[in-house]
Amino acid sequence: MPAPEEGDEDGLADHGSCRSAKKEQEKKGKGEKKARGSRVAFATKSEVDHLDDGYRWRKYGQKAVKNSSFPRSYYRCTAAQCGVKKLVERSQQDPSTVVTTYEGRHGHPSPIIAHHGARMLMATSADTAYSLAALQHHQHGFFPTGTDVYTSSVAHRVSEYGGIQFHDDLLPDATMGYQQGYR
DNA sequence: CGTGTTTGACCAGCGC
DNA sequence: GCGCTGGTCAAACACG
Repeated sequence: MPAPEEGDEDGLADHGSCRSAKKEQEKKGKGEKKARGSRVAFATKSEVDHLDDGYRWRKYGQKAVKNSSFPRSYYRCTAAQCGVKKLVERSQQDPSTVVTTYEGRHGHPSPIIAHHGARMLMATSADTAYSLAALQHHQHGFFPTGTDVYTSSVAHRVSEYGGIQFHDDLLPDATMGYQQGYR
C-alpha cells in the first residue's frame, strides 16, 4: 500500500501557501468525498475527551455538529509526515461516552509507546487500552480494509477480541493519573 | 521559548 | 440558486 491518503502530506508549512491548492487535493476524489485511507470509530466511556493512545495530537478545530448536542473536536497527529486525524465527540445519549474516530494510519511508531510502552500498557486505563486495542488491531489488519465504524455495542465486541475488559470503576481516576503520570 | 489550545472565519459539498 | 452543515486554517492566547 503506497501510502494512499498521505496525499494531504499534512504540510505544516504548505498551508500558508494557498488554500485553493490544498482544497483541490482534498476534493480530488470528488465522487467519494474524502475516502482517505481507513477510518475507525469506536465509543469509549471516559470523562476526558482527549484520550492518550500513545501519539501526540494537536487540536486544530472544534465544531458543533447537528447529530450531537456536544461540539466535535478535531485533532491531528503532531508528527510530521503523519496525516492521521482524530475526531472526538460525545454521544448525545450518553454524555459520559466519547466517540473517537481515527482517520488514516500512523507511518511511525508512537513516541510514547517507544519510551514507556510497557509501563503504559500496565498502568493504562480501560479507555486508553481500548483505544490502543482498536488502533493496534487496525494496524495489524485485524479490521477489514475500508471504513469501519464501531458503535458502543460493537466496540464492546472489539474489546472482547482484544481481550480487554471495560472497567467503569477505574476509568476517570486511572485516566487522569495515567495522563499526569506520563506527562 | 516552545508547544498546544482557543476561536472566528472561510470554503466546499450536499440537499432542498 | 440558496442555505446548511461539516471540515480546515490561521492568528492570538495560555501554559509549562
